[in-house]
Amino acid sequence: MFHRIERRLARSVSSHLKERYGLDVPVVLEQPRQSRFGEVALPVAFQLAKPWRKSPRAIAEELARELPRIPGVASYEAAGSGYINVRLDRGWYGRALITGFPEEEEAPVDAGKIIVEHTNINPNKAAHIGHLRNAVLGDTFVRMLRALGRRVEVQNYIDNTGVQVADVVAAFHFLEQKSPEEVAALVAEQDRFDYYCWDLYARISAHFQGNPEALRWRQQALHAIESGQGPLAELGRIVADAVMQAHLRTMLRIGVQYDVLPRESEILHLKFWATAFELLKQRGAIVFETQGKNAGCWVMPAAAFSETAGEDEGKIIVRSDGTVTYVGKDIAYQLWKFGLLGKDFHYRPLWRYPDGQTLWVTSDTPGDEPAPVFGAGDWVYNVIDSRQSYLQDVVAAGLRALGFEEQARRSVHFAYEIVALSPRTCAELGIELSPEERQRAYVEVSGRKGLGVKADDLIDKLIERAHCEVEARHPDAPESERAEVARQIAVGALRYFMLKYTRNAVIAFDLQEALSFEGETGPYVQYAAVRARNILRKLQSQGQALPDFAAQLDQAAMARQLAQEDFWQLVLTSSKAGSAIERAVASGEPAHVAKFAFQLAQAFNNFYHAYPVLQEPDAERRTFLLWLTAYFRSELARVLGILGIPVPEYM
RNA sequence: GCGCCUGUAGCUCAGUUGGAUAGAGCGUCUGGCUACGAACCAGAAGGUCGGGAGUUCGAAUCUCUCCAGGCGCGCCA
Repeated sequence: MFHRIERRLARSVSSHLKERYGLDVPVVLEQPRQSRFGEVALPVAFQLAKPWRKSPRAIAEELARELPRIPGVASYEAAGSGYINVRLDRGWYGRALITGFPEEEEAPVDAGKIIVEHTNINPNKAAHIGHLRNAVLGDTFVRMLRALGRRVEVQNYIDNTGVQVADVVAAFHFLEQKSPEEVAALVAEQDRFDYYCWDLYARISAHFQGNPEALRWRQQALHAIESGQGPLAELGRIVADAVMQAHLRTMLRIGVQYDVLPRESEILHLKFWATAFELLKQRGAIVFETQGKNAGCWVMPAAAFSETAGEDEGKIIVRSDGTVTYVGKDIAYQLWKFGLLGKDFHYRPLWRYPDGQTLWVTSDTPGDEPAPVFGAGDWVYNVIDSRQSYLQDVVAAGLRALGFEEQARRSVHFAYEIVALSPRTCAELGIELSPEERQRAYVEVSGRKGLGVKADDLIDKLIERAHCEVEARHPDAPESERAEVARQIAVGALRYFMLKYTRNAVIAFDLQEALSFEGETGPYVQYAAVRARNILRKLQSQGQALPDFAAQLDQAAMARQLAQEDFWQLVLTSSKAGSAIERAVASGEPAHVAKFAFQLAQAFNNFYHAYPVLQEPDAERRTFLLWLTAYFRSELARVLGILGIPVPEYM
């Protein structure tokens, strides 16, 4: 609500300056440092002071007198050395929150399709905390976009034919000497096959370290997987499929769903790369090197993606043995995402999510069920950690070199920093550190070393902790209910933890901190929502219905109640959810929504403590407080929904 | 060597496009529950915004420079 009146105000001031003075300056709106200065501050007088050769204060006073009155604004006043402070009409504003804000003809939001690709875990081992950050960031960004009415498609790329899968295949075949049938049996009987692979991957990585000659196993497995023939290829299918499904289950635990899973095997089989290769050659985006260190390779010249790189620092796209690098395949995939490849996958439904949504996976043969149109986006966001920014630059440069300037501009690397482990947590997990590592603030996780915190382990621990708390507080509640509440609290704790940091902060993961439910945490925010609901529930359990707010709270009543500063501040904060979401989308920073949710929860907890709503003797005030509680609750629930955090029945 | 990122309270981090007296959580200390259930609330202490120079009416924010740390720069992904 607040962002609407802000927009209206900005438009009004801007058109006034234009009509009265012929000025076309951007109007900046600020939040005054202190609430007693009003709700919005305009520093525009400072900008005009120099050209007008007048003091900012004098300009502010002049403008404050002149600015046209608009509904909802009570006053403009010059303040300080030249601010114009704007006060809202509290009664009008409160009433508008009940009856709805008079809509104006807004420019329709760009209806383009946005593709967000996230998660993207190699299907050869269990997911770890780093993957959780990726998925939570991506999923929350998607929820934010959808909340603003944007059309979004969520993709999760499955690299099911890559080196990492080949390594685990080689481990099953050569180290463990297991047949595809035996591994398939293992998948069926193992509770957590992805955990088994986690250890196996660490084992074979160590084996490669000590026995470099064993690396030919990897080559053998890779070739078999690419050709699709023989027991190694069969193993590859079994492993990748089983681990991928484990990942999907893990992500579903924390509320993350996808629309489609594009797989590398189809990129290969459907000759996506061959098509992209032709395109790149035709348009001269890559060149064949006949001499120098890259002789025999197809290379993208460095000038395409870097201003400072030297002549011979091009990026190899096709190796001298004719095989394509990962970046090459990524360019083909990116072209498909924009609908520029001239080819499409076939699709088949893989899952039906509990909410009814269908999850599709690519296929190399036409399926029976008609699939939605995938790909062909107008914007593409790739959620990938910031270490890969160089490669993402190369992918965008590939599009540019093909003449797709606009699509290159609309290829966004949604980068974030890694999740590392705090030394304390390493010690708790029994991870031995070298003396150098112990000196550092954090230690990087490593799949190859099997060093890290598995996603499901963390979720299990969070549920266990939450369950203890719930049991202690609600000993009489049915166990099935408590289990559900514990799960929801765990999701809240995890998702909030992953979102409270801005993207380019390295998270030094600390188990104790992540397991904390106090202070700036998900459960704190959930608790505020539960408290609000408890008030309303208590009312009903006393046999009273919720008042008809629209009938009982007119503008005058709102003005009377909102004259109390505490109430006004809580209403105002509650109404700023839209601003927070818009700001978060504009900056690509989901943390802004998380921080807002926390601040809002804090404001309510403060109010909750100071004003016993149900004990309020004055009838109008009691009705108002109930409305305030209901309004806060629905706004917080909406924001939590965008963060993917459920509101438990009780806590 | 080149490129990108980071440096804000004891610790972990916010800080909108440059705006009024730099914020939060944790930790420390002091208070507050037969309750709309304290996963909470109130209060206190704690800051040369890495150093220096510059631009500006105004700088944590922009520019330059120095210092410290992280990451990237594979015919790996």
